[in-house]
Formats: sequence, C-alpha cells, structure tokens
Amino acid sequence: MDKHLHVERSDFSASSISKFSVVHINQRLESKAPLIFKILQGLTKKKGSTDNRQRFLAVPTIGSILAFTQSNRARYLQLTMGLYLYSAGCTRKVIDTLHGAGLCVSFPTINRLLENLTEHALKNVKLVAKQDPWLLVYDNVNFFKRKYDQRIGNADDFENGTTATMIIGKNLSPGSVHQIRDSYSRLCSTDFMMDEAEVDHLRHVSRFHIIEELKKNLEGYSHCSTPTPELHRLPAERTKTFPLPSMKIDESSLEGNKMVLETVIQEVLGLEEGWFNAGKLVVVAGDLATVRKLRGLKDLRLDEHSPYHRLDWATPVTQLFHIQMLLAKIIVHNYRGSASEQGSLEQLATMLGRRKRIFTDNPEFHAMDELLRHVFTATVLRLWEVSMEAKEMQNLDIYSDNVAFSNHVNEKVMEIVDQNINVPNIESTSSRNATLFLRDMILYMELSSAIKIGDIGRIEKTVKRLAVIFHAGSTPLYAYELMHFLCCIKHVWDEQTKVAVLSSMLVNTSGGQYGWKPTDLYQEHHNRSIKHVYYGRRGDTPFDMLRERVSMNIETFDGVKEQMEKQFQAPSNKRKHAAVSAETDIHDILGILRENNILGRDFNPCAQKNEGVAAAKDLFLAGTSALQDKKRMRAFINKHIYGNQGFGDEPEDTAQESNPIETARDWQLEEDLSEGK
DNA sequence: TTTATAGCGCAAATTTGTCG
DNA sequence: CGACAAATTTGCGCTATAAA
Repeated sequence: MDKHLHVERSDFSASSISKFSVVHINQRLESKAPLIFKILQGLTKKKGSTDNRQRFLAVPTIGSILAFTQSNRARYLQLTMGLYLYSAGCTRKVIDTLHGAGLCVSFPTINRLLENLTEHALKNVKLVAKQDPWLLVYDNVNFFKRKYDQRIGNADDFENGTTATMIIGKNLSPGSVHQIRDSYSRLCSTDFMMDEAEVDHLRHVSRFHIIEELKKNLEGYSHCSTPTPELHRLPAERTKTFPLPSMKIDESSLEGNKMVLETVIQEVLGLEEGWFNAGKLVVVAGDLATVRKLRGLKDLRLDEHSPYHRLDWATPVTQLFHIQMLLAKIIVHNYRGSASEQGSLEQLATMLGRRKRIFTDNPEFHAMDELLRHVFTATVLRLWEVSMEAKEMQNLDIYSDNVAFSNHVNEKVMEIVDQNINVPNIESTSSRNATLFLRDMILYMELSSAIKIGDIGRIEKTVKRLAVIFHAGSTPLYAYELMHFLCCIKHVWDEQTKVAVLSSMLVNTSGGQYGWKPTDLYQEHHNRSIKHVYYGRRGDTPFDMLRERVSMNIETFDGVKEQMEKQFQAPSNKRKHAAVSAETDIHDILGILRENNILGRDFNPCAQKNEGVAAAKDLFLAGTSALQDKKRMRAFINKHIYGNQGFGDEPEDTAQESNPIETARDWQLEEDLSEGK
C-alpha cells in the first residue's frame, strides 16, 4: 500500500492542520494506489445520481483506513481526526472505539503528540519573550466538578484556575513610578470635557451610524455612502498570540495574583529580574477584578527593593469587552422603565418575549446586545420617517443618480444629528427618552464598530466619553478604572506608549479587516475551549493534564475544529433564523413607536398616554456633574499621589452613592456573562 | 462491589543508520 | 541494494484510584 500518507509526530505542528485536506488524500490515493481508488470510486457511486458529495468524502476516508491497516504511520487523516476528537471533548472511550475502527490514532499517541507540541511551544515562548515586546492577559477559570451521584453533602463544586496568554505587542516607553505618581496631580475635570474637534468627530460618528442603519434596513438606501470616521486604524494583521500553561492558582486573592505573575515570569517565560530594570513597562490586561487586585498588590509591595518585586513594570489595563458589557448593562438599566410605559425597554422586551434573559440579576450579554441593537434600529428608522415626513421628502425617485441621493441623505442626517441628538430639546417625556437612548446607543455602536475595525483612535474617543457616563451610574469601580486610564492618556503616557497600550486592547485572530476583538474576549474564548476539553474528562482529571497537554494547544484545537468541519462539510451553526426574526422584531418595535407617537412632531394628541412615563436619567449630564463635584476627583488624586497603606479601597464617597448589593453584582458581571458565549 | 480513566511498562512494529 | 543492528514509536494491558 502506498506510503505517502505517512506523518511523523515530530514534524506535526500547528501549521500542518491548516494544510489538511481530503483532496490531498484523494490525490495521493490516485497516484499511489490507482486501482483501489478506482474501485472505491465505483463502489461509492450512487446509481443514477449526479450528487458526488458522498463519494467525495467516503473515498478518502476508506482509503485512509486501508492505508492505516498496513502501517500505523500512514495516519494523515487519523492524526488530525484524533486531535479533532480530543479537542471536541471526546472521552478516551470514544477515541479508543474509533481507533478500533481505524478512524483515528490511539489515545496515548494523541497524548504524546500534545506533550510534544507543548514542549515545543514552551521553548518557543521563552525565546520570543526575550526578543519581542509583549503583553500579558490572564483570567480566572472555574471548572465545574460534576458529581453524578447527587446526595446531601456531595454537591458539585468548582475547581479554580488561571489561564494566561502572552501577546506580541508594541514597546512602551520606559517610565519611572515617581513620574507616574506625580502626573496624577494634573488630572482635573476639564480632562473629561470634549474640545471642538471631538464634538465634530462625534457628529460624524453619529451620522455614520444612523446612515448605516438606513442602509441596512431601508430599500433603496444600500447605495448610499457615508465617510467612515476613521482616526487611527491598526493594519489588519494576524496578532501573534502565545497561550501559556494554565495554572492551578486561585486568582481571586492578592496572593494568587502575585503567584500568577511570578509563575508566568519566572517559570514559563524564564526571565531574570534584570530584564525589568531601566523602567521597563509591560501591559497586564484583565477584567475589573484582576486589574484592581493588581493595583492593590502594587500598593502592598511599595517597600520592596527591586523594580521587579515592586511590580513597577506591570501596567494594569481594563479591557474593552468588559467595558462594553457594562455599558450595555447601564443602558438597559437606564431606559428600562416599566411594562406600563409605552416604548420603554421593559415594555418592548415583554412584547418580544425576551424579558427573562435580560431583566435578571445576571443578564445575558448577547440578549442585551440584541435587544439594544433592534431598538436602536427601530428608533433610527422612526426618527428618519418623522423628519422625512415633515419635510415631505418621501419620494426618493426624484434623484437621478446615487451620488446626489447620497449627498442629500448625508446632509439630512447631519441636520437631524445637530437638531435632535446632541441638543435634545423635546417636551414629550417618552420622545426625550428615545432621543437620549439614541445618543447613548450611538456610543455603544461606535465602541463595537471601532473594535471590529481596529480603530484605536475611535476607541480612545469613545472611552473618554464612557469615563463620564460610568460616573453617573452605580458603577464606581469601573468609573475609577477609566479615570486611571484617562489620566494616563492625558498626563502620563507619551504617544508611543499610548498607541502601544491602546493596541494591546485588541487582538486580530483571523488577520482580516474586520477580525478584531477585545483582548479579554479573546481570553474568554480560550477559557471556553479549555473547558470544552476538560468537560469531556471525568471530574477528577488532574489540573496537570490541562497544563501539559491542553492549554498551550488551544489555538491548534480551534484550528483543527475549523479545518475538519470545513473539510468534512459539517453544517455551520450560524443561526439562519436570526435575520428573519430581527426584521419582524424591528418592525414590531417600530409599530409601538408609531402608535405612541414617540419622536413625533406634534406632541399634544398623545400627551395623555405619555403622562405615566418617567424621565430617564441623562447619563452624560449626571456623570459630568458627578465629576464637577470636586470631592470625587480630589479623593481619587490624593489616593494615587500619596499612596495608600490599605489596598484596593476606593475613596469613601462612593459608599453613599451606590448600595453595596449593586456593586457586588457588578463584580459578578464578568463571571456570568462570560458563560454566555 | 463495579466502573471509568490516567499513566506507565513493555513488547511489537517501524524507521533510521551503517556496512559491505 | 539488501542485511542487520540500533533507535524510536505505537498501542496493548495492567494498576492505582476515585467515583458510582
């Protein structure tokens, strides 16, 4: 039998996976065993059918099994299949069974292969860490330890661990801690104001997002073009990421964070203390809890002798996915209203039957995201419809060419933006709420769109406004974190460092134009993949197994999944109904808006209906006034100039403004939402 | 007691290296 | 090119162990 489907373990690497193809197997079979190939083709052909899909997949599979029976090294398909099964969380039993059928290599072989890959990756990561600038991101994972026999005192519990990734980024310019501390004193409330250029930018952003909605949802508008408000787009390149071994360290304590950092630096990356001299700075990214622990840890270790042990080098940065989730939560909370208020989120969600997933203690991010986007679309359409009617411009046919039409739409939308959105001056409460909702949603849309396209300039502008909004709600912890961020942008970091830090917030896994995602979301995806493998094992699987075989190969696993499912034509799990239901849902929301004359020009006829509607908080105003109240800012500045012997405690004035339960919920937020997807 | 599984030792299979 | 030895790899089967 042919010997050209041979694969050696030593020359198998992550890149082998993307090359795997059934066509290649067919070619090999045809050239090396033409007779068998012909026979197989003949046998698999369905009588009188031109559909050759079954033959296409069966011939290489059977051929590979035949080759495997002759030599256990002829395992081109079996090795990839084994890896696929492992990554999909198959148990040893499943793999043994399929090994018996000749479809995959044996379980120990997969184990050995993964150990080889891990060993190789470890060496590589040590090398790269010394050459290139990098940043670190880590997050907590909870493994659910299942116990099948439920009884009193034998409940399921959790195993805690930490996963980390090293990401190649840009160099930060060196800086000293004293400089940084001094710079905090220069923070003042005007740092949160917008200058003229920023106001103008926001106008263009608003126009962009409104026209995008019109293009997507109105017939005849798809040719309409509008300039993308581009500021500083990162080149669309695949980000180099190196998953690190997972650690059985509970990251939710200060001690745990210290151990995580030490393990990564010393054991995994093999760096000496001297590497951190000369003001070296490294971004350490994570969720809110992680970042705050890190700040606490830095305060705690002020007295240590070396920069390395003082953690001077660690620059904590909160990441965008968690910020985005919080923004969604704030908007939902602010415009929720009640079921009796027409046009409130509560009422709309009830109508669409989506209440359960959104208005709970632990809302699902994707449910919130979907609702907000649909309501946004409907509100934009309503606004357009109303202002077009007022100007008697419905008739689109009068425009001969697309350019003229496009220009006209751009002009009109800009008019709407200037009149309605940036300067809300409306008497009807529900219309005012809707306008405020639009304004805040534009920020949300802008954040997610800037992330997707990798524009760090737009992200910077958005985060600046978010810093204000977060001060309005009961989310002081995030608000303070963004204050840190803004302060560093304004007074601490130079241009090089600013760009490096902002770039570190995004990862591009595909290398495509729209392939960017927040760094923390990337880490959450990793955790999900690791769990996937883990849950195929029994509950008592030792953590070492993950460290030695799984966590460093997560990206390989993801690649295998993608490649195998493509090659074997597994149906993709994109939800096909989404588009249809979105359309009807948006239509339903629009109906409610029309019925209640929300955003309508003449407000008198419906005044009665609007009476019961409570006014939503103007988040931006509330945030600004919170900042203008000097107490908050001074407390913040003092704490960070003079240091604090306690750790992690924010200035005391937060206590009265937020009840402790709310705060505790925010803490949980990332746990709950990360499970979502 | 039965069952599942990770890990390990070991024999068999297979490849690689060497020599004439 | 073939024979033969050495080295490497594979996969079976056993054991310890935790869970059912």
